[in-house]
Amino acid sequence: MSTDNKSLKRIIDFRHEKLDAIKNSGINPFPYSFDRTDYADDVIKSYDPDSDKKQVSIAGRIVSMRKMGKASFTHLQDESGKIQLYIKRDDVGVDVYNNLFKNLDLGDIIGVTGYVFVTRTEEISVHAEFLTILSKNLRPLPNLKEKDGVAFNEYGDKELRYRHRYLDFIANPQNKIIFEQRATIISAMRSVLDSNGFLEVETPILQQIYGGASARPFKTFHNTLDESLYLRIADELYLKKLIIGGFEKVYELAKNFRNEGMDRSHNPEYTSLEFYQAYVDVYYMMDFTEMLIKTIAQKLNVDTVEFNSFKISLSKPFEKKSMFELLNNASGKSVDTMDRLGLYEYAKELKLEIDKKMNYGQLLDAIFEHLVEPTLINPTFVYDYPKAISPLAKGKRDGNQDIVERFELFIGCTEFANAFSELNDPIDQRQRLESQAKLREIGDEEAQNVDNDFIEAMECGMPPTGGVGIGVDRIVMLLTGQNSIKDVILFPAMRTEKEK
RNA sequence: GACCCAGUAGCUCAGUCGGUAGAGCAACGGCCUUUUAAGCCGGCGGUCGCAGGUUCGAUUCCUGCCUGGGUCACCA
Repeated sequence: MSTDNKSLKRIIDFRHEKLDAIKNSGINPFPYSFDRTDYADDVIKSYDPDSDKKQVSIAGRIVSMRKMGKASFTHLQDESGKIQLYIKRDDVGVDVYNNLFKNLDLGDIIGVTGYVFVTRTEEISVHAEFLTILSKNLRPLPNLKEKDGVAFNEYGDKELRYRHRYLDFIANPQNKIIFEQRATIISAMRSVLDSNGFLEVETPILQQIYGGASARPFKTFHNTLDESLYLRIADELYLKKLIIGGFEKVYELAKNFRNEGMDRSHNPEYTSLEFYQAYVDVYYMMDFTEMLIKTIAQKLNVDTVEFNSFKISLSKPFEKKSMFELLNNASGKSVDTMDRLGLYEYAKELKLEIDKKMNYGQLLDAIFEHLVEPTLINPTFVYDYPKAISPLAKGKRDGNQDIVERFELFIGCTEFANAFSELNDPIDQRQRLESQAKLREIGDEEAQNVDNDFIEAMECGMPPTGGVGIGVDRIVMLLTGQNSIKDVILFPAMRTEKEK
């Protein structure tokens, strides 16, 4: 009963034999460095027919091989791109050609020194004069055959690409661009915040009481403390403690962890940007958020994006609409005058999945999601949210008991940001969290906890504050035109692969 | 969590209206000193995702499960 893959095992065996052959000829197949001075792409771009035979030294992975007995062509791939090598026995030496080159495989990493020339078929190439191995490949790579940048056997299986991301980047180097852009986006976020006087901070990921959002957590255990800890679902409460402590502008690029469903816009660990500023309100933050997103888009030279099959302009002014204005328009009814029972009846009329326990805010939210969200294609700040679903936001300044100062930013029918005029009245805050706790008691697993530490901090005096949370992965999706969060996360969460 | 689709060689795929499978690439041997999806010749490589059921016989039909993708629900 053998579960060996004979074909694969045989290929690997041959590679080991070649590795041994290289070692036996006195060459270290895994040396320590190589004096690389040139990149493939630069060599091609800077080629000058008048200064033929320019000396270059390049290093990279062998991605194609055409052996013709005593001379061969291969393509070398480095970070910048690909370049063809011409390796002639009489020029690299009979020993190197027979003992080293003949034992090289697709996927090996080599270093080459030689001169630039143009082949008969007019491809700028490097004529090798010195060849060395830098690392041996022992496992076959995906099929890398391509012509004019188009793969013939595309390595496109998503499961394989995500599980073996390195193979994805070797076979589909263009996919690296998304992650270069991701880095640019995050760097631009930092740059905007830093230059506006925000301090970047780091707050605990392991927390005794999780809070700051409505979500189910991951639970873990600390042996020495002998207590259960949670992986944070948000960093909000800690950042507010810093505002209380006198840091007036803070931000954190935080990995959050939520024990919920996974789909094309949710990964169990994801990156959020939260920033808080003392003495401003949610409306100030609205303008700041718009500026932040537009600045990032400009940095990427993105003006119009295609997202969720919508074409969206990011340079025009973002719209600002109140939730009720949108609801009344979409429904043709006066949703703003409905009470809880009225909303309940209307939700039933719309055939929404609701249950009798839902409060005013939850019903309003359900109706909003159904009627309005699908219409929010152009960037739109939606403000005036129900208090019942916003336990950390300050009540509206006009005295309306059911509404808080909060906005969410929607682009392409997807939520990108969530912000409040932060609640800074500790008495009100305790009541709000206590009513959340009651929801937990009747089975709402996502309702928030009473965090006495947080309330105690607020009792020491918290300035009026504006706070914003932005889904970084989603921003990357938007700006790079990706429709799956897995395509903007290097190593997305996957179920453990069964033993084969 | 619900529904739909997919899983065949290392990779990309075909195929079998039920009689245990083919191709290209890769890999292996041979020829080839400007090729480029190099070419030519030769020989390999698979318990057809897993487990049951029906059947004389299952990779194919049925059921369950696993993994992934997609849609929906919840959330960011």
